[in-house]
Order: sequence, then structure tokens, then C-alpha cells
Amino acid sequence: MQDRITIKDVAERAGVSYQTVSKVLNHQAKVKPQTEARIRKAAEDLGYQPDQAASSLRSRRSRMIGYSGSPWPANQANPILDQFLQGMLHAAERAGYYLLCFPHHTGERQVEPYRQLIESRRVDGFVVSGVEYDDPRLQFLLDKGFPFVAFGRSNVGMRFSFVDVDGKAGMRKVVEHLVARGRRHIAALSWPDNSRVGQDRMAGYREAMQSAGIDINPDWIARGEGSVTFGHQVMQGWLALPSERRPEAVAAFNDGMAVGAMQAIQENRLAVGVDLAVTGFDDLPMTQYLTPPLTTVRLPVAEIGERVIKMLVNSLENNSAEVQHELVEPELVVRQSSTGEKASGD
Amino acid sequence: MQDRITIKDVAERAGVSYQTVSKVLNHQAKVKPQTEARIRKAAEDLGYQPDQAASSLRSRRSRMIGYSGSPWPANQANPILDQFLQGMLHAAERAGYYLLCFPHHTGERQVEPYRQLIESRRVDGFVVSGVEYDDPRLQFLLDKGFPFVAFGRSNVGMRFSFVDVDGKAGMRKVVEHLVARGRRHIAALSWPDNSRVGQDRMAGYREAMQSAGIDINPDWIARGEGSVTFGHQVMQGWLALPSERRPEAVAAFNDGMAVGAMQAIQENRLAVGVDLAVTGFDDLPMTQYLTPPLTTVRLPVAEIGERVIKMLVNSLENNSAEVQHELVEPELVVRQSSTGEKASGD
DNA sequence: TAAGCTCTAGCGAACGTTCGCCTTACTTAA
DNA sequence: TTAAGTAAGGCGAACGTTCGCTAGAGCTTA
Repeated sequence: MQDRITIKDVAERAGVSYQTVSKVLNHQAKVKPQTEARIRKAAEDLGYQPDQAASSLRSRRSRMIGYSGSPWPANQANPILDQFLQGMLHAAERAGYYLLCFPHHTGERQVEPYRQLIESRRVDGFVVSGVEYDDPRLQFLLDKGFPFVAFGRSNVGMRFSFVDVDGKAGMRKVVEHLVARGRRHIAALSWPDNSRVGQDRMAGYREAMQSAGIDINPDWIARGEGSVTFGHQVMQGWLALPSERRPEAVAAFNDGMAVGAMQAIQENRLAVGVDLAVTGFDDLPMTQYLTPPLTTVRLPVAEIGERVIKMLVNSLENNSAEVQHELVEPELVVRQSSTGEKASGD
Repeated sequence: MQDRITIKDVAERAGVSYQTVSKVLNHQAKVKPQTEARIRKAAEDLGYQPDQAASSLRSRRSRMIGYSGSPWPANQANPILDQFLQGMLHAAERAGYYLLCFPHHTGERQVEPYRQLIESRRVDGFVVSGVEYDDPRLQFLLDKGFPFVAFGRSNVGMRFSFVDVDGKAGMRKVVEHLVARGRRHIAALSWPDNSRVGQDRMAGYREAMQSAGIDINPDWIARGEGSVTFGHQVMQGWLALPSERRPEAVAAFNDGMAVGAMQAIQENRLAVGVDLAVTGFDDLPMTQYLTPPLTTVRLPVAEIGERVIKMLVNSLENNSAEVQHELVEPELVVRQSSTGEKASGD
């Protein structure tokens, strides 16, 4: 650790005042091209790296974006989030920002970290993920007028920028696929009513059923907390019904419930994909290796991460308060759990 | 966004000089208890949050820890890392630090982000994960004399602090379990020779085999890149052997290869857990829902994350250059893939 | 009674930038 | 010729802390 190279060293070497160096390196101020070249060369030669603390202090910008870890239920470790993070990291790097990660808390104190980060001037903006209805974090940030972009939508009335998966479109694809394979009695393993994501996916289910001219049987809609156990229990219930009241396909709103349903079916000595079709949602890494492999919906999570960052950085740099929305359409991944076909090799 | 509350506002309210406020809030300087109480109350009343940039500029400490995203192969999204991150985040928060996350790059430029973060004074130390032999990041940080703690070991000669999973102990447990279930012809789906993690686990395999008095058949040791495909291929080869030269158990060094092996076995109409036992390593989230559920080794990754941060923070605060090592013993999770027993309900 | 010590707290300076205004030299128009 | 305009870069100040030293008050000791 030798003496730090400061902007003054660069200035001296380039034969200009140090403030001019600052101008060139930031504002793109007006200087002669030669001078600029001289300064850039000097900076390069010396390996100059601006001291971020000094820069932040004066400019009031930290070039940091706050992001709280997964607010998802802790028990179901979400591999999806890793991809989201990767997407954000790369986009942030390209834009010259870093991510500041902090843990998520539940309950009343969940906005506390946000307040601290804002007031200590550590971040320029936030990425808020795992958004739900009446999210206190969103309300807090809106009240403060602090920049952020959300991964996910919330109440219709709240005006803020977001990127989200088009769950409706995804679910529509699922149902259309099942219908195309000749299934009409399609049950839904859904999410609680108060779940924004659940409602979105449910809307796709309803739309597609309606388009196909199929009546929805309320008995075939179960709402639960998305666990394997829940999927298993509900499926057992359906299998206990007399055969004419039993569904011939189950569209689960996440992969966990689909796995539970598959287990229940197999315990009843029925063949998944043949006797009953099962589909999931999210495309967790292992689902392609289940027996049979699970038909599911793949979310382009890394891409969403990139878009979220781009949107946020854009609004930070332009100081624009305009809100933007992006919906990304997910992709149906057809595997044997819905078709009953034999695996075709690898 | 109103006027910022600075240390001077606090000082005025408490009737002392602002430098004294700083002393009280940081160094725990010697002041009369009453004065201290008055200052703390004033800070509280005003909701004072120190400006981190100013603090960093003067004190040369950012209270940030750098951590690069997953260096794991991008194709196999690693759900484990999410837990690691969560563990770190919570420990860091308790210690008053935040994590600065940045993307991992491969090749020659992989140390570049480290250099930048150091020189721009953004971080006080690093957590380096996914460590392997001859890791250029470790060498760079050692050369610079910059504080870091690694998740994982590297070359024997390098002196640095780390926390690691005791893969040897984990693998020993696996083999002992298989032997206890009456298996003796135990094959290993291992990792490349140049993998530090692979060597560690392999040592456990060898030790346990030796302790059990079983000769190791070199034909039953395969080394590959850890993919499902690799496990599948190798297993097919073993199954093609005449029955007396065929292993009766397969210990895979990660869950992916175990899944591949299971598939190959099932394609040959053999029963996993009965005809051949299969075990994995890592306990990925979905493995408990495979058919049959996979016996594997669970790594306490969140705990490791916490320990890594504690160790790093400790060395930062005490300015201690002493190196520390911690090995965490993983836990064997016995499921049906190695026992062939029926599922006992849920 | 003077010297010395301890306990409190104050004060000037510095950390390394960026901001905004100012100066100088040169060009152009009237 | 002169006023005005423009390009190029200099300069003082400020951002909000923490560091290290100093000063005064009160107490002890020889």
C-alpha cells in the first residue's frame, strides 16, 4: 500500500489544474482534444482510480444500487433469484454501478434498512423484488420520492416503474397446450387470493379456459401456499373423487405444487402424463430430471434482472420521474409430464 | 428531501462541539456519562444518520465487503449460493457492514474488479467463493496484502483465512453408510483431478473404503465435469459390464451426477436403492422429491456464510493479519435412493 | 504553593473530489 | 477601433466527517 494516486498527481503529470482533470473525466467539459488526450494518458499511465468516497461526498451520488436479498419464504430456497442477481450484476457493471445487498426483514421493520441506506447516502436507487399488494417498501419509497424499480407489480393505483413476468400469458400457454393435447378437465393448483402473482396467473387460466369454451369447475381450483405438501394433499383429494368428477390435468402455479401432485398421482399407481397431465411454473433447475420430466414455464429471470437495472440507471442518469412498465413473456417448456411421450434419448 | 441532518445539528442540540459528537458516536471517547446521554438523545431525536461518504473519506473505511457472484459454471445455476448469500447478509448486517456484489469474470480479467474496488476504496475486504487451485484472485489479494476470507481451500502453500466444508468427512459418512447397508462394491462419480473440492471428497472415499477393508477398483472411479449427462453416460457404461464386475452402489460427488446415474439405472429397468444404491452430494432443493428421494450430503451453507463474514469482520476490526481456518462438517441425509425402503408417508 | 496529573471537551486541519464562477486569450461583428 | 462573444481552463470553496493535538478545570502530591 503505497501512496495513493490522486487527481492531483494526474493533473501534475498532464500539466493542468486538477479541477480540469475532474472535468474531463466526468462532465466531458470543453477542453482541447489534445489536452483531453494528455489527461487521459496521464490517468492511464498512473493507473488513476478516483476515490469513491470523496466523489460521493461532493457529488452526492454513490453509484450504488440497493437490493435486498430474497423476500421469498425462507424454507423454499429460490434458485431463480440467483439468476436474477446475475442479470442485475452484469447490467450494473456495464453501467458503472455496483449492487449493495442487504437482508430482507419481515413485519414492521422491513423499511428500516431502506431508510438507513437512503439517509446515510449509500445508494442512489433501489431494486425491489418479490413485490406484493400493499407492499410497505414501495409505499415508503414513493413517499420519500426515492428512485426505484420493482421486479413485479402491485396495487393498480401505485405509480412506479417495474419489470414483470407476464404470468397471464404464461398460464394461457399452459392451458392452451393442455387443451391441444385433448385435456378439458383442467384443475388449477393456485395461490392465495391476496397474491398479486397468483391473480395474474389465474387470469391467464380463466382466459384460456374461456377461449377454449370450457366451463371452470370451482371444485378444481385450490389455493394454497405453494408447497410440495399442499400440492400433494390437494391432489389426493381430487384423486379420491369419483372418476367422472376427477380432473384429467392439473396446472400448478409453481413447480413445487406440481411435484407434490405428481407424487400423489404416482402413489395411486397412475401414470403422470398419461392418466393425468401435470404442469408446473418457474422451471426450477431440477424439474427436467423428475420422472417424468415436468412440463413447466420458464421465466427469463436473468433478462429481467438486466432490464430492471437498465431502467433504473436510465432514470437515475436522466433524473426522469417518468414511470415505465415492461412485461416479459415467459416460455412454455413441454416435457413428458403433460404429454406422456417416452423420453427421446437425452 | 429536506435539509440533511448533520453532526453539527446534533452537536448544537446537545450543546457540545460537533467533534465531540463524532467521538461519542464512534470511538467511545471519554466524556461524562451525562454528556454522552445528551448527545445520544439528541442524535436519536433528530434521527441522525452519518453520511457514509464523508465518514469513509476521512476514516478510510467503507464498511463494505466485496463479494463476486457465482463463479460456478453458469449453466448449472447454483441454488446453494443463495443460502450462502443470505447467511452472509445477516451476519454482515449484525456487524454493521453491507455487501457489495459484483459479477464474476473468467480468464485474465478476473482480478480487474478486485483491483478497482480496492483502489476506489469501495470495500474494506472481500469474500472469495468458489475457490480452486492456483486461484489468481487469491494470489492477487495476497500480493496486495488486502484482507479477505475465502469459502474453500486452495493450494497448501497459500496462507489465508478460510471456512470450508469438510468434504472428506462428508464422503466418509456416505461410504460408511453404504457399507453399513451391506454394499461393498462402491463406485465413485468423481471430479477432475485438478479440482480441490474433488480431491477432498475423494480422500474421504478412499479413507472410508480403506477403513472398511475394501479394495478400490480403479474401473469404478470416473472423473468428469459434474453434469447430469456425465453421470448418465458413466453409469450406462458400468451397467454394460458383466454383472460380477458391476458396482452395487454409486457415490456421486454431486447431486447432478447422481441424478444422471439414477436415470441410467431406471432406463435399464433396475430399481434405484434396491438393485443399486445411489448417493449424491450437496442436497439441492429438489433432490428430496426425486423418485426415489436421493440420499445426499447437506452442506450448512448459510452457516458458512455467517462464519465467513464473522471471521472477516473480526480481522478487519482488530487489524489482525493472523490467518484462521474453519472446517464445517456436513450432514448425511439418508433417503430411499440408498436404502430401497418405502417412503414412510410424507 | 507550585508542579504535575487526569478528566473533559474544544479546535484546526485534512480526506479527495466536484461545483460554479471567474479569467484570459482569441475571434468576430459593427 | 471597440464592444461583445466564445473557447479553454484556472481557482476558491464546499461536501460532512474523523484525526490528533491542545486547553482548561479540578484534584493530588511533595
